[in-house]
Amino acid sequence: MNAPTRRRILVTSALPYANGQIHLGHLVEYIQTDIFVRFQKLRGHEAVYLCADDTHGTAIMIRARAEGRSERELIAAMREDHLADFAGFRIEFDHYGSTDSDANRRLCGEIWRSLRDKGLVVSRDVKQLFDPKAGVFLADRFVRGTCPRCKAADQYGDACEKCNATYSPADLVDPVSTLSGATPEIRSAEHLFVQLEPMQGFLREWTKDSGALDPRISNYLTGHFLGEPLRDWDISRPAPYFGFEIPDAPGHYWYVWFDAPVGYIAATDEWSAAQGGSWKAWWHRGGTNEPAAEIHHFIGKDITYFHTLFWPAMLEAAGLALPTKVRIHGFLTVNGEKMSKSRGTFLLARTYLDHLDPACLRYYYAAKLSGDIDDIDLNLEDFAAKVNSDLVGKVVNLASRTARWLEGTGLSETYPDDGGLFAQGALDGAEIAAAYDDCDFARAMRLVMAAADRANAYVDAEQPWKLAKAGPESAEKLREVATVALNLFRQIVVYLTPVLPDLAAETGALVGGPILSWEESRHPLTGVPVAPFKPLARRVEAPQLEALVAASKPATPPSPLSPPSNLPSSGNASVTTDPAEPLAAEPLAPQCTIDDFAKVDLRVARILAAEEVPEAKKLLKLTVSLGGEERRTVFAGIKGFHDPAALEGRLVVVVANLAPRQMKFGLSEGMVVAASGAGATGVYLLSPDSGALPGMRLH
RNA sequence: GGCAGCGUAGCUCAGUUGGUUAGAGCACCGGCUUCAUAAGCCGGGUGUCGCCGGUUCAAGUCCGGCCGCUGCUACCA
Repeated sequence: MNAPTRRRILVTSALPYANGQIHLGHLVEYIQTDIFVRFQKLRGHEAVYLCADDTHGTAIMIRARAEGRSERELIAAMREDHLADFAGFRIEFDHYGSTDSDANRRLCGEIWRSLRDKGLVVSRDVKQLFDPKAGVFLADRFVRGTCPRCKAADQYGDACEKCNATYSPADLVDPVSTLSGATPEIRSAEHLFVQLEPMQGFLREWTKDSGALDPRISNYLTGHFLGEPLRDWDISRPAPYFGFEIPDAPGHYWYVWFDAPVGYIAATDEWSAAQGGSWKAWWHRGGTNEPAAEIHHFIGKDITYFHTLFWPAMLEAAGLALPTKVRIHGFLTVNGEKMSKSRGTFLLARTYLDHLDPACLRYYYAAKLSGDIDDIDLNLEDFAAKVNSDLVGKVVNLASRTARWLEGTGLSETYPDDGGLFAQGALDGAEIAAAYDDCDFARAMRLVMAAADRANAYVDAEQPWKLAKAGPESAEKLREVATVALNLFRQIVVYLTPVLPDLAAETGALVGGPILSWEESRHPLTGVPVAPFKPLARRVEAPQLEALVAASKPATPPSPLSPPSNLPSSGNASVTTDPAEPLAAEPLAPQCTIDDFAKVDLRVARILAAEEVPEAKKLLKLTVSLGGEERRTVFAGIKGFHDPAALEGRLVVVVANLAPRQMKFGLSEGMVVAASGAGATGVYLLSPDSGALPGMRLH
C-alpha cells in the first residue's frame, strides 16, 4: 500500500447507555463497526475504533437511588459488564472511555464556550412537573394518571394508550409520580437552549451536499426539520441531575445528549494522550489534522437527528471537523418480530455467549448487513442453517478435508497449476474490498462463499482421497492438490478475517502464521509446514438455540402493572436489604483453609443432554461436557424446577472430582452445583459469566 | 393523522442507468462421491416480482391509487 493512499480513519459506535445490559440488538452496530475497523486495519490504513459508556441522565440517577448506591458505583459496575460482553464478541476498541470523565468535562466546556461566544445560548423558563418527595423534575414517562379525554386510568404523562389522545402531563387527572407515588406539582425552572435556527443554512447544505448522509436520510431531514424554523434545543437540566454542572451556569447541568457525543472526542483525547498525540490531530480542521482524518459514526436509525442535526451544529459552531460519514443501520428483529422478553427473544449478549460461539453471530450479521437502513432479522433457524452450511460445510471443511495430507510434508515447494482458481480469488479481492469499504458486508460474504464453492468443486474434481490410496507414485500429486486447497482456504480466511478474527488466528496457526494484511490474499504460500489440523468451528445445534431462548425467558411472567422501563428489570431494585432467612436457615460452615477448598475441583461444564428419569421423583439425568471429549453422566436433583429441554446447551458448575456414586438409576460421576434452602422450594443452578468455557476451573 | 422505507421461490435475500425464457443460498427431491465436523459434487423452480391502473416498442425496475408490515413524527433515552 502506497503511503499517499494510507487513510486516517476515526470510527465510532454509538455509546451504550449505562442503564442496561448489551443485547443482540446493540451488537448489530458493534459487530458492524468492528468488522469495518478490522477491515481498514487489515488494508493497512490507520483506523481507530473509539467508544465509551454513556453514563449521565435522570434514568441513571433514579436507578442508582433505587439500588441504594451511588451513580458512580452503578456506572462502574455496568462498565465491567459492557466490557466483558464486548470482549466476548471480539469487539476490539482502541479505547473505551466514559462520558463521566475529566476529558469529557473539559471538552464539553470548550464546545460550550464556542456556543456561548457565538451567541447561540439563550435561557427561558420551562414549566414541568416536579416530584416534591423525590425532589426531582419528572420526564413525561415518570408520570401516570387518568386520561383527561377518555378517563382511562394509569396512562403515561404524554399520551393515552386507550384513546390515543396526546396532552401535557399537567393535564392528567390525579397525576402520580412513578418514582415516589407523590402527587407532582407544576414548577417553573430556568433552562438553557441552543439556538439552531442560525445554523439552518449550514445544516441544509451539509445534510445535502457533504456526502456524509444517504440521500434517504437527507430527504427525511429536509422534509421534517429543515425548511421550517428549527426550534431551540433544550440543553440543560436543573439540579438534581447526574451529569456535569455547567461552569458558567451554577445549578444547571448539561443534558445527557449534549455530553454524550462529545464523548467521541473525549475518547479520542484519552486514546491520543496514551499514544503521545493530541485529539486535535483528528478533530481540528487543517493544521495538525493533515491529511484530514475521516470520521465515521455508526449509529442506529433511532438516534439519527442527534447525529445529523445537533451534533454537526455543535461541531460547526466549535470549528471542529465534521463527520465524513454517518452510517445508519436498522433495528434487529428476532424470528421476524421485535425482541420480546416473554417469547424468550430478548437476547442478551451474555446469555448468547453462555450457549453459542460469538463467531456464528458475527458471520450471520455480516451476511445480513448490506449497509442500508433496513431492519435485519435474526431468524434462529436460518441462523443455524446459514452458519452450518457456510462456515462449517463450505469454508472450514476445505481445510478439514485436505490439511491432514500435508502434516508430514508441508506445502509444495512451488505453487501447482490450479486452473487459475487462486488468481481468480485474488482478482475478486478488489470487489470484496470495495464491498467491505461500502459496508455491504452481505455482498462481500456472497463473493467469499462463491470462492469457497469453487474450491470445494476443485477438491471434488481432483479426488485427493483416491490419490492417497493410489500409493507413493501419487504422493506428489496429492501434495499439490492439498496445497491448492489449503491455499484457497487461507485466501478465503484472509477475506473473512475482519468478520472472524478467531478463525483467522487459528488458520494462521495451521499454516503460514498470523494473517496481518489483506495482501496475503494475493500470493499463495509454498514450502511451509502445516500443523496438525484441529477443528476450527462448531456446528450450531438446535438444542443450543432452544436453551438460549429458554434462558432468555423471564423466570416469572411480568406483572401487568410493572413499573416504567428504566427501573431495572432484574437485580436488587429495592432499597430494602435482602431477607436474612436463607443464611439463618443454614448457618455458615466452619472455617476452612485454601487447601481445603482446593481439594474440591469445580469446573465449568456444558449440559449436552438432559433427560427425565421417569421413576425418579427428583432426579434428572444429565450428560455434561468438560470440554474436548471429556463427558460425565450426572444425576441432579432438579427435576420439576428445570425443563430438561431448556437445560441442554447451558453452562453450569460441576464438582468434577467427586467420587462416582452408584445410584438406583445409574452411576453418577459428579455433581451439579445449585443454590437452595431457607424453606424456598426452588433449586437455582449456577451459571458462569459469559466467556467461560467448559473445563475451566473455579479458583 | 403526516412522512419515510419495505412487500421478489417454503425461509433469508440479490436484482446495477427499464431490455431477451427473473436469480443466489438454505430447505426439499433425484443421482454421484465417501477425504472431511451426517461435510462435498452434479441435476431439479409454471414465483400472478403485494393489488389495481398508467407511461413505454419493452416495467420487478418509472408514475398514480389501494392494501399490508415497519419505523419516524426534537425537550423520550
